[in-house]
Amino acid sequence: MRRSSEDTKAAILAAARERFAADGYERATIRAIAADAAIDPSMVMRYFGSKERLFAAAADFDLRLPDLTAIPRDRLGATLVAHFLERWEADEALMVLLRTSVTNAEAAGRLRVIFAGQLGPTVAAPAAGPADAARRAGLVATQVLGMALCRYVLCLPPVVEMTRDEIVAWLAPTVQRYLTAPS
Amino acid sequence: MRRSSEDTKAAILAAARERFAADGYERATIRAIAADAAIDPSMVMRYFGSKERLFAAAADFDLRLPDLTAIPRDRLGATLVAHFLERWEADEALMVLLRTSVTNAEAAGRLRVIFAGQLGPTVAAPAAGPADAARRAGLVATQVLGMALCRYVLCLPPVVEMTRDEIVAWLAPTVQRYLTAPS
DNA sequence: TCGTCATGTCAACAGGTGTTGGCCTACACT
DNA sequence: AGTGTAGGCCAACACCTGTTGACATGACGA
Repeated sequence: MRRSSEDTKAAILAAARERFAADGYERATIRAIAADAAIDPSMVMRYFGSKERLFAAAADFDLRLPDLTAIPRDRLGATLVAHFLERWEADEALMVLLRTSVTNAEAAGRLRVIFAGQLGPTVAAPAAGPADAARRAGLVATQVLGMALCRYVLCLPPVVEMTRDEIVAWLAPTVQRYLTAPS
Repeated sequence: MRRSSEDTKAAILAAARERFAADGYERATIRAIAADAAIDPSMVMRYFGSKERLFAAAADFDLRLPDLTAIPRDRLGATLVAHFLERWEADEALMVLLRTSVTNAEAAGRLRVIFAGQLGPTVAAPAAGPADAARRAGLVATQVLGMALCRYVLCLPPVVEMTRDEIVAWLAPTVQRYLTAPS
């Protein structure tokens, strides 16, 4: 065979991640993705069924949050911020989700599930109850997603120019307070 | 005449703001906007020239930041957060900009200009110099835009359920620190 | 050696998009 | 009453989209 089925599928998926991350759901066309993967558009349909299912496959990922119970309580903020920055720059799946979830309802739902389902329980330990934990997770999301938005999507110059350490230094106290301050 | 030229123009602009805010740039079609304004699509072209220029007209607005020099220094954070919440819920122009700037480069540039050009100088007073002011404005933008993203676009439930006062109470210290903490 | 099947291409469909130009029609003015 | 014109509609253009089905072609097992 010219290429293994799995290889092509992986190539399509990689191209899809790049296009979705760069252009968002609507402007990332199946034709462009197929061209990037050096394959016919119809193969994308054969392997993934539809554009929506291709997107679902491309946006499938995990926050891989560290076990926060092993972290000293006063280091929670810095640990979380550093982890998010690293995770964000490591692969493009988060970028895909953020870019698309602004115009695509399904992607927004997925982001909701991720931040409620993965961040919520992780921060539950310091919180006073389920509702309090959810609210604290939400507050952390506003700061962390806002940073990602400004740094990676909008590219606000002063935010782009900050080093990773500077960002951690500025944001860690914020996140720390959202997690541990008495409500 | 059936309608004054200015009236139709205003109707188109209102419909465009609504559609751009709800669907983003790509999915908001001229045909749909024209239908909302009860007019033929070709009239949109006649009045605004092109979809891009219609968008530019719809996204033209002002942050209307208050004069921060008149505010006591320790109230800066609370004042700014409250003002942004109010501004965000008052009209749809900010929503238009946020939704579109994620996939539309021109809109992102406009957001950059607004937050650098309007927020930057306003916070310049407490800062130590132009570069420092820009960085502080950027940090404020991450928190404020992140809140708008989570509350109005992604609709994260815990963030949506918070009252305006609760949001001010949680975010004000963050913004206050970004503005006035020694770097 | 031959047939089978996975891998891949080509061409086309049906629908939607921004955009254009020609035509109509109701009003205001002479 | 006649006419000019501003306001509006219609039909079409050229292009792009996701999606489909018919056809090719390579590699492998019998």
